[in-house]
Amino acid sequence: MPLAAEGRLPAGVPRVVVERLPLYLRAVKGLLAEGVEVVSSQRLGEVLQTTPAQIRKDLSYFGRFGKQGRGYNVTGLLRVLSQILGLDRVWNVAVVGVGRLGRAIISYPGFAPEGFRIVAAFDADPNQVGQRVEDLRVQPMEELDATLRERDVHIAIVAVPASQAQVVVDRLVRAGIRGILNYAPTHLQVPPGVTVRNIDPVLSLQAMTFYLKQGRG
Amino acid sequence: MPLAAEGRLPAGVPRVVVERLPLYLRAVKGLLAEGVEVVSSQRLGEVLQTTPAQIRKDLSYFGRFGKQGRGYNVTGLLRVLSQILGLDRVWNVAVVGVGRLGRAIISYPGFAPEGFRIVAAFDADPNQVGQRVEDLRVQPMEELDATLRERDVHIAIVAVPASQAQVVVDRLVRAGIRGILNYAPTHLQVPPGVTVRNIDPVLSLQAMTFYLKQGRG
DNA sequence: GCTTGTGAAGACCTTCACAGCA
DNA sequence: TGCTGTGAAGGTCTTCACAAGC
Repeated sequence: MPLAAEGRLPAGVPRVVVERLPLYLRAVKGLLAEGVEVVSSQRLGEVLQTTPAQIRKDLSYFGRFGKQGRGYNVTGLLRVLSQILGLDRVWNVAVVGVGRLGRAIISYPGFAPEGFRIVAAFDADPNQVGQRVEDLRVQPMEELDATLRERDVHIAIVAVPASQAQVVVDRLVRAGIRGILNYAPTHLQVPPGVTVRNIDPVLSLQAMTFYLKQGRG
Repeated sequence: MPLAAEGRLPAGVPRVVVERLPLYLRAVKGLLAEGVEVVSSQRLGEVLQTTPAQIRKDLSYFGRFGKQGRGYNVTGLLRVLSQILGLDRVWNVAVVGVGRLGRAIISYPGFAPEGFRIVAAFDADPNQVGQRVEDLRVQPMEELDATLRERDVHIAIVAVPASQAQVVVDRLVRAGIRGILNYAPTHLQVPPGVTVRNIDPVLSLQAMTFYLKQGRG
């Protein structure tokens, strides 16, 4: 299996393809855990409920990782996908807002095994500052810039009320944050070069009810 | 403003359009709160950072809600969007899994104001059963079918470990659930007619790092 | 035999640009 | 004049189908 195109930035990769790569990675990890050593696009497609052609096409944007007549080496594919996604390293993450939601995020055990390490927590509320959440001390917003620099943080998780989200994000962007996972139910504006992803269960439910409504009368 | 096509099921509505309608609804609610009475697709596009043409096209799948030369009546658009999405009613929701995540979901104050009412909580763990979370009693899985029927529940939120998610979902589907909001980091299989939406912050972060990685070396 | 990688075809979605109307 | 609603054009993404290779 050839190496993934090192350092190359494949400009023409469709957004949707990038969205699917983490799903492929998760599936491949699962297969590896089952002891599977080689997987065809056919089989991967069954696991992921998608078409073999789509998987092959998606992977072909980055290189040629399979062997005709056999399929893909699971370990190799795992390594390649990690590398493409930039997951062959640890990413330090800061959480802003340590209310109920922020605390649940900090306590969520799913981040660390995937290489996302929460290394700082901030809150504007003086009553929260100084408290401990897991093994983090809640810091005041004044310490944001210095701490993000010191701890090499490039990703922030925003868990503040919607009304405060934009000012917090402006602050994070000025501090050099380049990726934001936004839990506040509001649309954020960021300059080019900063990536935002939103997590909003209400929006998900609202799109769902459209289809539920069709079902009956 | 004409009424939204009542009862009609617009078969040819693109998925992406349905995904955007909740965003439009949220923006329109915001405008209403600001006292805005009429809004053009131009202005809505600025608020949402999208094009006026896209908004007009999206809405045109469902009817003609605007007035030439003026724009859209905010109150009317709010009502129409609610109706299209099936949000002109209350939806009862059950939560399965009352670990840290499930409890955070039950305590999240964002659902009720949007018409999603959590009316039941279940857990397979006997130690959890009988406990109170907010004003709900945690029930054993044995009571699932009867309770969902009694309380007219059609949507479930799944907050169990990945390893148990599929069996829980099979159970929910058999009990007649038609919409599932899945927080477990795993791909779920459901029969046609059942809608699944996934909330997985790790997948979001993993797609994000692809772009962050491009930024520097 | 089986499976990849990929141009070409087709489906889907977005944007354009303007007729029609307030 | 200003803005909607919409066919048509343009762009993006998915699927097809097959040559190439194990």
